[in-house]
Amino acid sequence: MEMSDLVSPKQVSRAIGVSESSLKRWCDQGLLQTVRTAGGHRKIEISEVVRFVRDRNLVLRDPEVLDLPPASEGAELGLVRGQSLLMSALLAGNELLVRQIIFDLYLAKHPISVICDEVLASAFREIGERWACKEADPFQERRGCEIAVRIMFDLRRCQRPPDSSLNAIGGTIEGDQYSIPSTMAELVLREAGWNAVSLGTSLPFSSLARAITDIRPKIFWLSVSYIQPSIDFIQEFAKLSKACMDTGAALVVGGRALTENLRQKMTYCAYCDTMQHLETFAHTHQRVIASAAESSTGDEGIERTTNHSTHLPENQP
Amino acid sequence: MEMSDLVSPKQVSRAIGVSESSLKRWCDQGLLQTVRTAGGHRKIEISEVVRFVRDRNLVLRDPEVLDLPPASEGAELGLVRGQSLLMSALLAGNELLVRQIIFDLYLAKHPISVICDEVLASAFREIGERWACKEADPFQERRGCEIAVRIMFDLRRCQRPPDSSLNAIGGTIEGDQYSIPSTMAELVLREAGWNAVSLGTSLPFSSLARAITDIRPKIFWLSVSYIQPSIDFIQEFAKLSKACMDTGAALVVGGRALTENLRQKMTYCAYCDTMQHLETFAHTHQRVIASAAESSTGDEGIERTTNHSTHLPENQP
DNA sequence: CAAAAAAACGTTCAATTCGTTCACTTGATA
DNA sequence: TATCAAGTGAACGAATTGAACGTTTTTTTG
Repeated sequence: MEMSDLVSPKQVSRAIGVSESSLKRWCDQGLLQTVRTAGGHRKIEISEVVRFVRDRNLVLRDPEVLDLPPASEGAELGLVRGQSLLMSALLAGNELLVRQIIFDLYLAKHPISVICDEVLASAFREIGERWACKEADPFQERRGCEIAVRIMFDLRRCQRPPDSSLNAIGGTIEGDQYSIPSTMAELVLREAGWNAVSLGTSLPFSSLARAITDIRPKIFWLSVSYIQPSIDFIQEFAKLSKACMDTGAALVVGGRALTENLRQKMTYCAYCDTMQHLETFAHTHQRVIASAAESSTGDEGIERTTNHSTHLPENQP
Repeated sequence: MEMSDLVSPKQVSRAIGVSESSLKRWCDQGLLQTVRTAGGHRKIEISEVVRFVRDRNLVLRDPEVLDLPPASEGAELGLVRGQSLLMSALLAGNELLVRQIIFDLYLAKHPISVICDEVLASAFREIGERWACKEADPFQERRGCEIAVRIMFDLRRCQRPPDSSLNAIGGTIEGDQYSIPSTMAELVLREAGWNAVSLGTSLPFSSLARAITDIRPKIFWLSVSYIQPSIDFIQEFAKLSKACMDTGAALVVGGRALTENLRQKMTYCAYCDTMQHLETFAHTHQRVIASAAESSTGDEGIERTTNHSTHLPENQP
């Protein structure tokens, strides 16, 4: 019945493998956020433990006390086998197993961007292939998406609260219903310290432009997994590009629907079809902004050259 | 359905995740103001519970919201003002405030179905109206949906793990991208003890039928907020109906796209356009199954008459 | 309306946790 | 080498917690 699963310092100390005294000291030093019962007993949220473990490069020796995955198995099997395990778990709709695998990799200090690219996206790509071969049903893929989005929400709440001054927003265009890439982008940007908020899927271009001028983010991302044949993408995109130029937002695009042919006609700040690319861009752009703020001669110029390239890890029903 | 402002210590203890003993002790120490019945039973006012929770920072540790006057107000003034507060929070994209409001209502022991109907759905209906009047932008509505779905996931994990024998699945049809009603249905059914899993949105009829025969749920729900003009809904729906008949699944339908004209041509087990209707159906159907199992003469018959009716609380972009 | 079922009472008791103190290890410095 | 600062783990009595129990009140049911 507990919304936020709370555990005692003793449980955490056993899970991490340190003495209870040390753990209580860390709590009192503020390294771990705690809540107190009316009688003064400390209670620690599991997500806080996860955050702490990851920050401090610790290992969960006995994760079972926290209802977390047995690190012994998962942490070692790494990304490759994690991907195949994950795919079958997603196909079977086994949310618990999916959560275990993902958290396991997350606790093993793998960056979120890598988990997104090489495990989650990879698993969904393979599911898409199976679906093409009639070996998987659409409902399995959809159910898997629901599960994946939930896990990403769980990961999100393990992150430290973002710096509110670095706003980033994004979403998908009209007719593109695939929410996973945009949710991933939100997660990755938050991991990089941005206050990223996904606006959702299937938004009209006019509304996206409106959001840019209203919210005035430093980064705007656009995930394009599908383009409706009926719309003039290039023309509509140009409006977005202009809105970003006017407000000084960095326009980041990605998605498997953006063919090279299409990209040549677009103006943007960066093309990332991998979450790892997005992450590096987020970090560098952060530094760009910081140094621009330093030299207070308001140089609003944003480089418009960056252009990573690889394949896009998505499938579109 | 007790709509009282007073709750018992046991309820409160379960809500905040401590033992009943501790809670009674705190009451006797004066940390929680209580009133007594003639027979000596403690009764605690809802507002007192919310105050206590917020003072102690027990549930929902949110570092930024330590002092949040609007929310503490919101808890007491119940559903009606909760709805208007919620709407502005959703429009502003203030996820923390939304979470506060919803959880205050949840702590106040309002059933999830009521929160869904009279607060969430109601707020979105009003947002839809504002949008029609050009007072709200689509991106605000979408961002609000994202937030709402996240909160519903949070609520979901507060619930006790469901009885795995009572399976229920559901989703939306091809072209219907509105996920909130289906997510609500999942939440409400889980609250009623069902092992409900939403398959997601925009699923082809064939895939829905496949899911029914594969998973063999006891309940199958279908949320219909939008029907593509290009498909023959009645004919396709008949296949779903048959699949449910064959497998003994109770077919529950809802959604504002189901006009009376349409419904007359459909065969289903129950029509619910309100989550409260769905909840009562879930409970009664649970009893039906239990009694059917008792009289082991496998009576697979399912009544096909139930037919609640009101308006459907959804908006479709 | 009375009987049965469910929920809450008050109490007791073992287990857990608190805060504090203290001995020990480690690494840098005089 | 001796010394100091800092972090760790163990131990202690005092306090808190959660579960058990039999009894009483409230609610449900026939």
